[in-house]
Amino acid sequence: MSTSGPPQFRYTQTPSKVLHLRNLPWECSEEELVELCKPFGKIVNTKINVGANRNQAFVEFPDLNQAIQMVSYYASSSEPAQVRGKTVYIQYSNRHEIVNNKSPGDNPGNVLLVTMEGVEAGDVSIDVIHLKKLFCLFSVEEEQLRMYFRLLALCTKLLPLKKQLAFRYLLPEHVGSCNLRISYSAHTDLNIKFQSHRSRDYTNPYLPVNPTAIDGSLQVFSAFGNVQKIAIFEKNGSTQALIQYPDIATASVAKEALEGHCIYDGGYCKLHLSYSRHTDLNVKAYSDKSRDYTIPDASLLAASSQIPWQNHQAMPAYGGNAYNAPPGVPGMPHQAPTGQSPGPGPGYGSNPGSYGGHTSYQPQPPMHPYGNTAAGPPHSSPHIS
DNA sequence: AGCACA
Repeated sequence: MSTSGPPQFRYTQTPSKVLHLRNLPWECSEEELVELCKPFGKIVNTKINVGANRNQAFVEFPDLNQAIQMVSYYASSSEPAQVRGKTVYIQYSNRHEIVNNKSPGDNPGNVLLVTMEGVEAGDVSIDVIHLKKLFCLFSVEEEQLRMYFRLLALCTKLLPLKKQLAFRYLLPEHVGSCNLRISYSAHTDLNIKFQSHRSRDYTNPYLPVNPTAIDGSLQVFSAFGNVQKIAIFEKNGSTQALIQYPDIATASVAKEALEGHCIYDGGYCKLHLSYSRHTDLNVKAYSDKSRDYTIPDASLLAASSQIPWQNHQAMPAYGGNAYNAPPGVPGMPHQAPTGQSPGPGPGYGSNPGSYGGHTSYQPQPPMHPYGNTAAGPPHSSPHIS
């Protein structure tokens, strides 16, 4: 890790009547902000809850000199600027006006902005959280489901229990809690480039699949056994993949179980499986298009790019989806698939009581061919399918 | 503790 290069922050800033405040208490109110600044002049505009941690803000004075006064005062003061006892760092903003004081979240729109607290990017995928069904439960129309996610590292504010519980069992065990904060996005139509594990456009079946979908393939096929090698290639305008298992029995189970399935919910990326003539693939150890997991170094490399929850046992990673497999579904073994699991443990699927009493989340009739397991009694499985 | 919704 090099420490050279241009300094990330500039300490010689040109004065601006807009000030940038950081290290604020979480979700510091506008009133608190104004209280701090008003000795130096009237505050004509603010923008609060800025940044990933929502602990930054901008304030705008009508006059440049007032901003200079404030910065100078605290630069030489022995008492730092404080809000709720927390030292606040003040500097000139690199912009000269606050463009939009009104938080977009206040203006209703057809696109929602969902902030998940306490989860890291790798903990959540479009399949795990299963947006479509989850948000349908919140009366969001399918056309409105193209959304953004912002992931926050910190969890500080509790949402209503219902939303929290709705989310909890959809995430890996190591995520202690996850709160959702839902507001309106300023967008009216999201521009989704690829169908991927992080983005989905349900209105456009022709949208290409993310070229890095190889990791998604691994997830799917790992459910049936140790995937040794993968090669993905284009043929006649469609995508084909060779998936190598150690033995025919495993391949056979995977083939039977996955034939006709869609990798993505809603009928996207339908799979058709047949046996390849190959018995041992000769592929590049690690690339966008191919993997050889039998090579130790490459496996490490691959593991680092994999999604942590993919190896969790009985996780909805395989649930609530076209390849939904609640515990006990025949043909869908619930071992940690690749041996890279951080350790087995009971999945959320094994604890229906974890959202006990919450009746809004009854599983809907499944679209998977394994039988009717997911369509059991409402409380027999927390999967949304 | 570091600039505004990918």
